[in-house]
Amino acid sequence: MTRTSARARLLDTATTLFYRDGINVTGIDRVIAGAGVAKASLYNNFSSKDELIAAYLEASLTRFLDLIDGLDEVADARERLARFFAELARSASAAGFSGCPFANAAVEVAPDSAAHQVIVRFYDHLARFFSRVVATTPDDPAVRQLIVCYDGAMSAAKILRDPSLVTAAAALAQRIVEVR
Amino acid sequence: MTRTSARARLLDTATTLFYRDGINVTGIDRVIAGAGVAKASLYNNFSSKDELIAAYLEASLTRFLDLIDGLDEVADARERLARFFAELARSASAAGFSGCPFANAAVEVAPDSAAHQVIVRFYDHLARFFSRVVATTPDDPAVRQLIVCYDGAMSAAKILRDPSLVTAAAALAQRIVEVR
DNA sequence: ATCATACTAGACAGACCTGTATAGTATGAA
DNA sequence: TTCATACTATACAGGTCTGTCTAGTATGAT
Repeated sequence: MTRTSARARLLDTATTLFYRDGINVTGIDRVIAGAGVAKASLYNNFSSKDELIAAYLEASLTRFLDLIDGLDEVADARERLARFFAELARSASAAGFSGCPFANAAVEVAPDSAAHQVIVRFYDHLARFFSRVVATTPDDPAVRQLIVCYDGAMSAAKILRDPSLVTAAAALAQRIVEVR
Repeated sequence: MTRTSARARLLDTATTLFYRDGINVTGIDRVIAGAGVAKASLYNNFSSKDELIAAYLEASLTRFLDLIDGLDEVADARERLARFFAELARSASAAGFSGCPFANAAVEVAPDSAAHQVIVRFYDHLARFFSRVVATTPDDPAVRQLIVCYDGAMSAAKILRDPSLVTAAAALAQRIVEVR
């Protein structure tokens, strides 16, 4: 009798370790030890480490989509953007913040891997969210600038361990939607 | 008689491979093979791989400082910023572009490593450069926003393989210095 | 009661990793 | 000529990596 499925615990541990320590320095053995699971259980649920990485990113993408789905309820565009960046600022201030899991993973995985396709899909959703906010097409310069704000905020806040970079980016993002 | 010193060739190869493929997936053996150098020569010049990584970042930092030293000659602030981002756009369009070497390395190296200290120093220089541009202190919100522009531009342009993100960021950066 | 399913435990192969050690070569200065 | 310096070449130790394999256990449905 397992409290939760081996697969769920593996994904949970992989999420913690891949995000916190990095993907390449986190060995399979540490994941299965953290999950309290046998190695065979990992390879019964995932065909390879690459697939586990892709599943980790897929789960992260699902959580992100849940966030923006909730935000799309908000009618006012500026308010929607403000709440989005407020959520980023909140997570950047939380213990264990380590930047954007997709941007981080992009440094570590091969450009042609399954994982990288999930990363690209994330940016596609991000662009579409921003394009709804500014009510234009995803290839509008304003959307690109908002992506720059997101990415820069997460990256810089992580490296310099300074959540105020997110609030600075939030103010910048507001300026993009205001002056249009 | 060596054409160039073993140390120089090692640093050169490490720069190419660490930047292009990533730090953790690039083994020592591939570096010495690329440099055409014996393993002992590596460990005569660098005490460990960590030190080679730090030296790689140090060399990258030196090149960056050369760039902004040249830009500081330019009197007009907007022109200086424009040239800075033009240079980023140029490199983002060049073959082999892979984002900011410091931001990339920050994902792969330990937060307490010698390499990470070089990364922090890079951001310090970046902040000081921007603070000279906008003629304020490095902790001014405008400086933070410019850092966000830099980081976001490099990260997003790399992941999405789209140099136009840099030009979008450049326009955004110009807006920061204009409206003050 | 039988039997598929999902799991645990752990040995193992084969590759790759960093770093050390040994032995020999070329150069250039004193 | 002697000798330090810098280098090449390569074997090796000890570890870690991913992934496979064998063997055994618990559960729950039929």
